Amino acid sequence: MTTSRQHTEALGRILELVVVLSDDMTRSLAAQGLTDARAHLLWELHHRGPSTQRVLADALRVSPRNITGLVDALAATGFVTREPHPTDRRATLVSFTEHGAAVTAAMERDQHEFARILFDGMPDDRFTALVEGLDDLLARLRAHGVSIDASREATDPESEAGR
Amino acid sequence: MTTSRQHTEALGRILELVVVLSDDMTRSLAAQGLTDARAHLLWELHHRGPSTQRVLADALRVSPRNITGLVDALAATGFVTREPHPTDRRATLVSFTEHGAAVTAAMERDQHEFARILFDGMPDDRFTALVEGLDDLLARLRAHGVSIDASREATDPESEAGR
DNA sequence: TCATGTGCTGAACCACCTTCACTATGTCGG
DNA sequence: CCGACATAGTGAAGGTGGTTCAGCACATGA
Repeated sequence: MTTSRQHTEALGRILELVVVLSDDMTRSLAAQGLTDARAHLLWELHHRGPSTQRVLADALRVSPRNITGLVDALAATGFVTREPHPTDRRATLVSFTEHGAAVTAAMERDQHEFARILFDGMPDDRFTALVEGLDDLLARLRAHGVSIDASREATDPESEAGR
Repeated sequence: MTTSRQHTEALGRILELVVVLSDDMTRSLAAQGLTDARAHLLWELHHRGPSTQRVLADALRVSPRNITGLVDALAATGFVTREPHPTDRRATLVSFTEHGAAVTAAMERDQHEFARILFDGMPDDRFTALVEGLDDLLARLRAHGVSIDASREATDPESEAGR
């Protein structure tokens, strides 16, 4: 039986991993002239293709007003362009410039390289055990009502009843 | 031999865990009237006892100027107090109020409860494998020059030479 | 056509972080 | 003891990321 102390130490390791990973990503993003939020937007755009700001707002879980600002900045620095939506004259379509597409492709390459650093050469049994452990953690979080989507409706006090 | 695709998926799991964990923490902090940065400061204070702002700035890896603002906010909402340093008249000591100490103690209880949710009842072999896997990842990151402290000196182009 | 909903933006605001300049104090060598 | 230099904290100004509210332009359905 594992102890509470071991649990807390394991949580500490996860949090350290969180800090190291996000720091490193922020740094490599900054090297390309991007902030976290702007890179995140580019990433969505990469996976969805040209999108309206509304769609991006939902994807990034952020207010539409904020998307305006991010797109302003990305357009000013030449990563994306705004074009009128072909059928809905209210909406604008955000698309990559060539530069934006190139940078995003580089981001994807970096991601694979990063995964390689983390996992390449790791024994199969350890890799499998690690992934199973992570899935277990995610399942436990979900089982306790902790999930990404909870941030939307968790303001409702009723949803705390199940604790 | 594991594939590049599996690596990328595993990285995705870690990132999801990161998002879920930090979202959940931010939410429970907000419930106590705290933001991430302010809670982080309280946490440091909890582990160090009354500290000068300089010490807190180093601990949080943040400019001293920013500490002034955070302490201002925490003092205004009654979590901490500023007192003159007993021997160094340049410095001020930041200490908990009763309220601040109580809230921080609650944070610590929450952390243990959270670790319990994550790990309690997990089979010993899985728990051990997970911790070993996490340690492996941290070791790989450090081996590739990715570390918490790298954020300080990584602005030096020389240090990139080892890639 | 008229009412209502949707997409985006201006204005105003808060949190967090930075750098630069400045004051007040500590410290150390001559 | 004193001048030179270092250190602790803060004011001012500014960038980024986020919010809400109000308003305009357009879409849509009764």
